[in-house]
Amino acid sequence: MVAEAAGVSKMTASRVLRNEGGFSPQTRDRVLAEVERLGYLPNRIAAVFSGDQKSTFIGVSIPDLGNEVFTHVLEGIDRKLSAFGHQTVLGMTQRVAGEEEKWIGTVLSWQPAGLILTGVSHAPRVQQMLEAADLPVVEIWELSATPFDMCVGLDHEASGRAMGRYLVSKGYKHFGYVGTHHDAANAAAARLSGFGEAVKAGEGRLKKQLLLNDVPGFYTGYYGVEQLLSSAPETEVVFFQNDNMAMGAIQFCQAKGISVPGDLGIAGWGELPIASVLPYRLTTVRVNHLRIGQAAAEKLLLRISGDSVDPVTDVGFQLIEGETV
Amino acid sequence: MVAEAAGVSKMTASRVLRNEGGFSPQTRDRVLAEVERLGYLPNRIAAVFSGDQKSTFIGVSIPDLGNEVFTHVLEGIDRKLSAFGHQTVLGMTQRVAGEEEKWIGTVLSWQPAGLILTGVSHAPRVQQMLEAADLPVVEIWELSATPFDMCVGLDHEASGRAMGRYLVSKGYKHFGYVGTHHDAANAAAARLSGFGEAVKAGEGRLKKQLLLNDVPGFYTGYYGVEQLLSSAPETEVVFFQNDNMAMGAIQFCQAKGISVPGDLGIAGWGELPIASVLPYRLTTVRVNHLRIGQAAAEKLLLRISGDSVDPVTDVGFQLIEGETV
DNA sequence: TTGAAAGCGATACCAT
DNA sequence: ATGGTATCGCTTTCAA
Repeated sequence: MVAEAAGVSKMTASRVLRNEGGFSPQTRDRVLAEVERLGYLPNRIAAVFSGDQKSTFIGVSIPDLGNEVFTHVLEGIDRKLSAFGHQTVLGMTQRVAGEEEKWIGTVLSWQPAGLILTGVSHAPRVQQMLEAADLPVVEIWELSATPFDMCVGLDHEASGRAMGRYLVSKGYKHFGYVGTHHDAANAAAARLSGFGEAVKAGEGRLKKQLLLNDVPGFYTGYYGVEQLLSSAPETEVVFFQNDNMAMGAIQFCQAKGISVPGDLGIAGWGELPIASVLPYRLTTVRVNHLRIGQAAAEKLLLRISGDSVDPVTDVGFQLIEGETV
Repeated sequence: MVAEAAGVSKMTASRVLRNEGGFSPQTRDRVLAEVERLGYLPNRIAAVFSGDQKSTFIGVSIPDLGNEVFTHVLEGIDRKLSAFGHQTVLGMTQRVAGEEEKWIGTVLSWQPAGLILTGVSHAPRVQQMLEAADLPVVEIWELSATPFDMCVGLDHEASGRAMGRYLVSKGYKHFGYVGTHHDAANAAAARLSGFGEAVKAGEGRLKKQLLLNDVPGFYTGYYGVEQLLSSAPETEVVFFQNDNMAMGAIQFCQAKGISVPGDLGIAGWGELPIASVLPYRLTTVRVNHLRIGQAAAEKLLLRISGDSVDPVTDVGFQLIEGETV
């Protein structure tokens, strides 16, 4: 350690650096002066290694950053974590099956203080690794009654059901859904499931469910609704996987002279900022994405500092009764 | 090391784990079997510490994730890095001045293999720390003729100038600009500067430059253009800080019955996906955000593996002559 | 092909 | 208030 060139033992220097007491003010000043002079930076790798501690890293896995909702979640996480001296180690995994498992192995080898994982379904090996690693884990986005450890999210199926019921209550009979195709059971699938259930219970018909092999963006909504209408022109209202897709659909309708909601009702999900510029309010489901991230980070930090934590947080959702249905 | 319960020394096990040769196939199989059985995960912290190596972390600082362009940059970075066994350690710094310096200190203490920093202006202490740390650094977004180490970005001033010239060539005389306020000299300021220069050279008048204290999003564009028009109604065309703001402005015009480009011309910057749903093409500047991230990661990886690297990459830009001016 | 020993930079523990 | 010593898990070096 360079700072003991200041005439003290490395132990004393270490104590000063960590400000844990047990040194005189003079010593302190002498050490800090040398630190400053030499531009000394502590080696946290060595510290973690030494103390058999965990690092201050938090591994955060999200499907991808292209999806705007997850950037908000991530921002919520990182803001909170960095305020408490932790670092986010990113993992964009869900693009390829099996990536999560690989990523978790890597990130665990860095002795992270905790993990935040998107989704509640993981490979069996992942479960094993997590158990063996014995660290705080928060699963986010979807809700699970039996989380691996902790969980922050919302009941996607209920949100779809709520939207279905609402649309039924508006008198619609012929429903459509446009989303994108996902490999596994996931949140969007749960929404569709709840939606379909409510439609059925309301004696409506979910005539057309379009699952496109594309990303859930504006353009996908644009051509998705076009495709849906051409094959099921009797559709009265369409529920979209997210607001981006709904916005694309609205633009399509505008371009084609289809009046919304007169000719076609449109509902989104997620309440993304883009919808705020419409001259009318988009019917959608509000979810506080940032709050999911913050709550997840908070839970993790509490657990790391040894507090007891309520394992499951339901951040809920709110149906926005807009003017597009 | 647990795996030497397989009857070999830890050295042999270590060699097998790193697959560096110097062991028999039988030994190999025996060790790997134990690794599997015990669910052994290597401790990379110890490895880095031991070898006096760098870690595989790459520190990536970006202003914030709310700004869509940086999420694309980040995605480009992380895709490339993770494909080569590196991990992104996130730093959202620019919200507060001085945060970058603090963050760099922290991240350097983890012995990262390299850094990617947004922007080319850094505090003097940051410069010192980077020099002392002696690691590859890529500055992104803005271009610098004299980067600290390496640099990937584009000439923002030139892009503003190009837009200015183009609008002048379309016969406009009264120009406006709407952006957001930033504390330091930055990319958007450079664009405005180039824009103003071109307008002046074209004998136009940049009557109104609106710098709002807000985030550069849809809604900011919406009320920004409203504010600009009320104080400078003679404005014929407005250049916005980004496409999101331009989109907000277009929605405003639509709501108020202002025809675009008949009554007012609108130009954006950055070519964000949202504009793709307009029934006409937005006049804007195309920048390949993803490519900036990828190129930065590539440069870093090349340098890390000891190759010589061209220090500066200009990813350029392309003026999109749309239908909104 | 294998192993024994030193050491990386910090901290915990025990002494002074 | 201060310092000596062992130690963390792994890699490097040297020897067998």
